[in-house]
Amino acid sequence: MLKLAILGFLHDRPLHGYELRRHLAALTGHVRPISDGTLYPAIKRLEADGLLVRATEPGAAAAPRHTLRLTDAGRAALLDRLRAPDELDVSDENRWFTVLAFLRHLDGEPAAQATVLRRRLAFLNEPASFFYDGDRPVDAEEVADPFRRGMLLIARATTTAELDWLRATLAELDHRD
Amino acid sequence: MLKLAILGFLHDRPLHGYELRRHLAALTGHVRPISDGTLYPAIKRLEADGLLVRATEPGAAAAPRHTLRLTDAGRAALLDRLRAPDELDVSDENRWFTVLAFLRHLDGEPAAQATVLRRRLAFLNEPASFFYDGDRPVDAEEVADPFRRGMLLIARATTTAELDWLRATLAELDHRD
DNA sequence: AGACCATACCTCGATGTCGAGGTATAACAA
DNA sequence: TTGTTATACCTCGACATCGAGGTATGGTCT
Repeated sequence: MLKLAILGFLHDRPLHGYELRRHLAALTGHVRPISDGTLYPAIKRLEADGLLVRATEPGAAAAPRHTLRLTDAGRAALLDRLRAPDELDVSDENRWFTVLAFLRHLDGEPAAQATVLRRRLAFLNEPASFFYDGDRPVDAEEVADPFRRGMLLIARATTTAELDWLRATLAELDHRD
Repeated sequence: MLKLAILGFLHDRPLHGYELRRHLAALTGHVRPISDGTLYPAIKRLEADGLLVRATEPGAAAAPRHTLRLTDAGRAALLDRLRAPDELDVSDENRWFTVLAFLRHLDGEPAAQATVLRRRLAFLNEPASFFYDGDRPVDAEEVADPFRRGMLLIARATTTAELDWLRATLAELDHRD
């Protein structure tokens, strides 16, 4: 997820680590902050894999900074990942939102974008609950516990909103295609 | 989060690992499945910490099973964690839902339950977006990118639903107190 | 009898993440 | 001048997690 986000931000324009950190903090930091000890090793891994290059520049306001720039391989890796996100990217909301944040990078490929959205649609249409009575998903209305009922109500509202948006956006993409 | 969920399920009644696995799969597995290689070491850690004990029984249908039972320390640890969840438990939706799933275990303490809900309320009331224009959170309506606009719309729907539920439930808890 | 599946638990290496620490520079206030 | 804050990057140990593998038993189907 971090890898995807880094590649996604760098696709727009080169950034140095500190800027990247602030972008990431805005995107996911409210919910789950990422630490330096996570970010910098991740950058190094991407560099080692040849997905980005670093250019050291004299620091504008402080220490020398390393401007990060995607390579062609990095750009390709990002687009591949966006075209074919793995199951966790589709099911886990944090990861899914990261995919959404950068899906516009598949600009000229509305059909590819639609395919990704359709995978999310399929996921949301699977009958699922947090609690089961045997094999049957339990409905919000049957739950006496107010906290568990809350979970189900909130999840339902989210799913409804997302399905509405998915269907509208898919219609638009199919039209453009 | 896994620790919290294990303690939470065992608070209801003793379970063996396999049953626990199925409960966990229902709660979070749809979104993010947990593997054996995660669960069993986690159980061992909890045992080493004295939070649960294992009793080996001849297997009903197969291999001998280890029935897991919370100790008093385990029960206390669960209730402490529920009374004072850390920031990540409050901000990350997956973790927050795990807290909600077991918050009823603070049965006789409606004020403690309300305190936890109020922390989530405070978190949701902070102005936040995924994207910023300088320091100002960007609104869904300003975003041209349909995917990013979707993120903001969905997040808004979730927040609205959750705020409604939070306020209603807090009113009830305050009344009971 | 043999194949297969569900139950039930475990190990281990690879990897990712956290958090606490460290090193600098530049700007600005007390 | 000292302290503080923001910028900017890095290391390292501890730990959690994943995934792929393994070991067993008992039941069902053919």
